[in-house]
Amino acid sequence: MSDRPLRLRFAPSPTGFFHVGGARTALYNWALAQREGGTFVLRIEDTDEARNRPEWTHGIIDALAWIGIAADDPHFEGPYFQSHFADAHVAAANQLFEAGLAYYCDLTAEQVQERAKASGKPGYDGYSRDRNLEPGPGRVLRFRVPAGTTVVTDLVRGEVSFDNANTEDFVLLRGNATPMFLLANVVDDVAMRISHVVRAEEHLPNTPKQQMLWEALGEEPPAWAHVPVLVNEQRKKLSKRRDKVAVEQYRAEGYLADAMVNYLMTLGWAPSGETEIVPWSQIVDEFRLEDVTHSPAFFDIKKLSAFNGEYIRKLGVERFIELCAPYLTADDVPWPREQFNPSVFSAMAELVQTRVTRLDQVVAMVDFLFLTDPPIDDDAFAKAMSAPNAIALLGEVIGAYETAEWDHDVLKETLEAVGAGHGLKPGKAQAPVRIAITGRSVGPPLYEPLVLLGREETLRRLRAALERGGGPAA
RNA sequence: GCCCCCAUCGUCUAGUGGCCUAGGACACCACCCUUUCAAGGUGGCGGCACGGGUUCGAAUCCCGUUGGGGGUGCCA
Repeated sequence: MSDRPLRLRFAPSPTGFFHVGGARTALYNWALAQREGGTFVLRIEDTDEARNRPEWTHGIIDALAWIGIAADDPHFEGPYFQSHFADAHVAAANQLFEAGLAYYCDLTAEQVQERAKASGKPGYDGYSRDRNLEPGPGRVLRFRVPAGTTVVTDLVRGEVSFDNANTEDFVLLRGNATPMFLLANVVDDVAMRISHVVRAEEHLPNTPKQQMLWEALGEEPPAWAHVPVLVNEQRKKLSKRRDKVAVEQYRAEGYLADAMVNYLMTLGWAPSGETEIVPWSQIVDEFRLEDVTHSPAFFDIKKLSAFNGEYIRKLGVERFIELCAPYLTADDVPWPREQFNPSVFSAMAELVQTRVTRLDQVVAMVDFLFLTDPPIDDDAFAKAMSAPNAIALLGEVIGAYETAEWDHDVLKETLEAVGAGHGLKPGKAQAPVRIAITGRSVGPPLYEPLVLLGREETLRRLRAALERGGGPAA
């Protein structure tokens, strides 16, 4: 730790989407920067030219903004691009070479491997340490790892010591003279006066190397903090291949940013008090690296959804309607787009709100209101219609609804009275009507939709169901 | 193989030697409420990996075992 001004950095490499693990790391950095009046530096590590596209950077900035890390916030600095500092990386490498702290080696990667295999010791064996090679094409610059022990002081893990004998003379500059990650990362952190490096645990094994680099460059190393990785159900690090890790995807499915942020923060840490659902302001007040757990955390979509459901329910109904709009007017809605009626949805919104845990679920919740003939779940239909008296009941309901006052309570009482006539409780009585109207056996409450659909449409669907169920044409 | 990290209910966690008969949340189960489904309410199930120490006292400290994870690139 040092007395330097608090400067944290988040340094993702652009890969086309924003990883939830990266989001959590960014949030940890952000919470600290906000409370301590520090600076959050965004640096895009785009040195791997093979995978690097400008639009991916926009994706990262956009995703960060979504979780509340806004580029126009005074605590935010950047983005910087690592590729722009290549000269500085090479200059630092030269400095190390001139000082005798690094040396060139002409062994190819294959040769290094062969030697390792032959000797039985893994890694590079220091073959060119004392050969005094000059720079040249194909020659890599390697760091001369000193003897001794490197002790990394980590804010979440305490002191971790590494025997330098286990650290090979790692590569600083490739054979084509371009800088490697370890070097570039340190040189940039030095240049940007980074005081705290808060990143995922997978970087812990790199840390002794980077700390040696800081020292070789004549700098006091930053405070380190390695937070546990996020894992899947198999307890493996979340991977792009097997797991759903893209923040953008969760966003598209209708997870609320606040819910995502809150949930992410509870992975490896917990706010005080009996509830985990807390506002960001409380998180900022309470979050401390020293309190971060030491073991990996399972990213549980079920729990995320529970958080999301809670956040959705807390929304004012107007806000809920607003947030649902994109899903209801998307290109892939199941109904003919011109049949969508916003005021009908608004009338239903409150009933829908307690029944979804993701915004994209609202579509299936109200589709029957905008579909001329909602698809009917065959099994559910068969089951509802095979109940004793179901057909008779449907016929009677049709008769009653032909003249009944078109009012929620009247509709309810009428249907229940017909049901009672057949010895059916309200729950049973509404089943055939529900399937006739919505095509499903479950859904939002029944009578509000009936009112919205109107007498004519309600009767049309009821008659169609009666016919389909084999009853007399009514 | 080697290096490093880690270990409390199924999961995320609270716990920093006595407030622990181990608390909360998600999930699950039951009941209540109820026009289905939710939501809400009440209750329940369920854990300190194991073995040794240290101590009057250990989930908390130490050692070992076992089990997990991460790293081991001229990737980042």
